[in-house]
Amino acid sequence: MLNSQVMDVQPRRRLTRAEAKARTRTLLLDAAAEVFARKGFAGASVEEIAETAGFSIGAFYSNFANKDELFVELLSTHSRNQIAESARLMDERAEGKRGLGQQLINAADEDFPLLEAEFWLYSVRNPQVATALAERMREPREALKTLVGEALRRLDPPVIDIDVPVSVVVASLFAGLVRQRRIDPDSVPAELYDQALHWLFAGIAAERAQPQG
Amino acid sequence: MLNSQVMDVQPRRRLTRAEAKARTRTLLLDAAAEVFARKGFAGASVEEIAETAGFSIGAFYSNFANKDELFVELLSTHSRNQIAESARLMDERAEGKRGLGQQLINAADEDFPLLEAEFWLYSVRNPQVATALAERMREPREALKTLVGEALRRLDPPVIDIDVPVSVVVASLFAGLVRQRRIDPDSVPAELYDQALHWLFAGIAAERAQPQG
DNA sequence: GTCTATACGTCGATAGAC
DNA sequence: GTCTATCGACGTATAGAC
Repeated sequence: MLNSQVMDVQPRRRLTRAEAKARTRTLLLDAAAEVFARKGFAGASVEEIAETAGFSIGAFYSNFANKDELFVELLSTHSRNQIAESARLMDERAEGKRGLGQQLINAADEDFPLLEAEFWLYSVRNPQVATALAERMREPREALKTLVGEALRRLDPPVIDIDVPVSVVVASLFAGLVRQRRIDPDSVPAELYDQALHWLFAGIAAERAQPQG
Repeated sequence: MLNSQVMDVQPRRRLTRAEAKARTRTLLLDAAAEVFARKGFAGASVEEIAETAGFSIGAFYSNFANKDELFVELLSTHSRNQIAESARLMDERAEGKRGLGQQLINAADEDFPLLEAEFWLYSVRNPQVATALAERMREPREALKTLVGEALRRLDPPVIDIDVPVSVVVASLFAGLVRQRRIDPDSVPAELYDQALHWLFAGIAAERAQPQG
């Protein structure tokens, strides 16, 4: 699921050695994402990951040094996909608030939030991983910042010199709502995210139009 | 830490059998909260929990059926503390937006966010636990809803008939910002939460003052 | 009620065959 | 490159002494 977009898992011609190994890696990463989401990092065994991918333990260890290395690789792939998602959003619509509600609904139904929680915990518990992750998250964060910046410039009156990280608020709100919806869908209606963003931007615009203490 | 407020761990007179056992339970729960935060649910061993509390494995199993039971109890205690926190906030100040920034900073430095992430994952993976947790979270959620309702009524013009769960937005934003600050403190300035709430409420007020499509 | 000792299973990782 | 077999470490849970 997570990695199959990088490489076709069912190519038509015979595979070279390198291609076959890369395919095994990809399948192991996909399987790991699923098992980690279901069992958690510590709860997932190398054996289950390997068997889910259709391989043996030996195949696993010929592709990864250990479970940690695979997890970090999964983590970076995850970040890369976040970049792609942000970029896609920016390309399709630069309006900043349209169709985001649906994205929330979709996100809450996937394994992603589980993996993200797992990644977050792993990062907090392994500071050296946290710095590496922060490094990789810089690009998607900048992309979101640009997107939010454009939305602010489109306000009436335009806001161009704001020094508060509104994009961080947006990202945090999204992540928080996704988690809440996962455990209690009824408490997070489909339009809630859109509505909250609308208010947030309206509040910023109102403050600029008529500054108050 | 988490449970010691319920019972004095160093009473002055001699303990009865029941009191001694209850004290052991409490100490085991405190230790478990710490170890779960550090190692995660699956990663925490019963042995480490028991030893952190100053007891043996046998003492653990004479107080809890297994690790799961202790975890669920910890979960409910956690929810109860959330209620207390919400209530305290409501009593001290009904302003809805004052001093909340500091609460964010404090929360990000504690073990709480780690435990919450662990609890969330556990709930998502164990649906029967999720429903029980949702039940226990109803009271603090209602408390927050009341608090936010009062803040809305204090707006100009007052908002009294809103059918959007603003309190869910507030809670989700808080949780999201706490997590973000934990892995990258610089990205979440101390005033960000207060500022975001200010904008959110200003946006709601602006919409009511001058409805727009 | 709590401790020590231990049975039993599972997991991570390795070695050697193919 | 991948598989099977296996080792050593560790974890849960129990049994019986005190």
